[in-house]
Amino acid sequence: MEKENQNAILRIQEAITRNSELFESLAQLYKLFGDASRIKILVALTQSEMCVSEISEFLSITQSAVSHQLRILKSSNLVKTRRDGKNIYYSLTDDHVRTIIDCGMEHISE
Amino acid sequence: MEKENQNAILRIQEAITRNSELFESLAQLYKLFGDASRIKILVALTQSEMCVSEISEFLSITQSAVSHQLRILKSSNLVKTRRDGKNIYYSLTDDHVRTIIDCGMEHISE
DNA sequence: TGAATATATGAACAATTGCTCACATAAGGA
DNA sequence: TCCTTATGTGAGCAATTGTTCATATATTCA
Repeated sequence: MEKENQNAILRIQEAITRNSELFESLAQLYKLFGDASRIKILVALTQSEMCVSEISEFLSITQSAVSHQLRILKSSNLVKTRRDGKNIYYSLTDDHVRTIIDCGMEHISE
Repeated sequence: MEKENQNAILRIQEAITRNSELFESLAQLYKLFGDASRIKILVALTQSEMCVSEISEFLSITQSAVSHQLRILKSSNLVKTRRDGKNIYYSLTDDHVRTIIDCGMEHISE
């Protein structure tokens, strides 16, 4: 009985060690959602595409800071861009972002 | 038409500004999942309760580091504890953690 | 072409983070 | 009671992060 529990623990430990890299990327993904500015950007983009200046209007950070954050989100493939004249419009690459945010919201609202 | 889009953007900006604190806590929640050690701990606990020494066995960090991380997870109410003799067993407080992790995994596996 | 507007980028910096080390606390068994 | 084992805690430190500032690039328009 006690022995079986030990074996179960061993299997779990082994599985996690074996898939270490997978969990590293999972952490890397969640890190993207772990900043207030970035999550507000992502939430905004679940509603509509937006250009940089529109985003920096409601975040209390500079346009430069917004650009930096957008670069991070883009290089992680969470957002994509479309140029229209002088403006560059950002939007979500797929619906996963929306799902992940909803999932967290569920937890927040106990 | 263009005017309508502008109004939509305004409404989104306003909604995000108004709920700023909510998104701060959402970011705070995701920050907990944004570290490889912590997420491995959480994944392990989705499978079985575990004591500190069992956890530090498969993470390549000291027992002290594990304790520090567990304290963070506990003070955020993601995990709870149960003492059995010298050991303290950690487990998930509810199923939200599991759901959130699954949600991220879905994204990882494209 | 030159000015104006929108966005990107690099350097620098303060704040935060995750770890280790040393030590404290708590429980069990001789 | 003393020793051993399991866990918690605080200080200190290197690495990472998010921001600002200054400046570069790109596009439009006169």
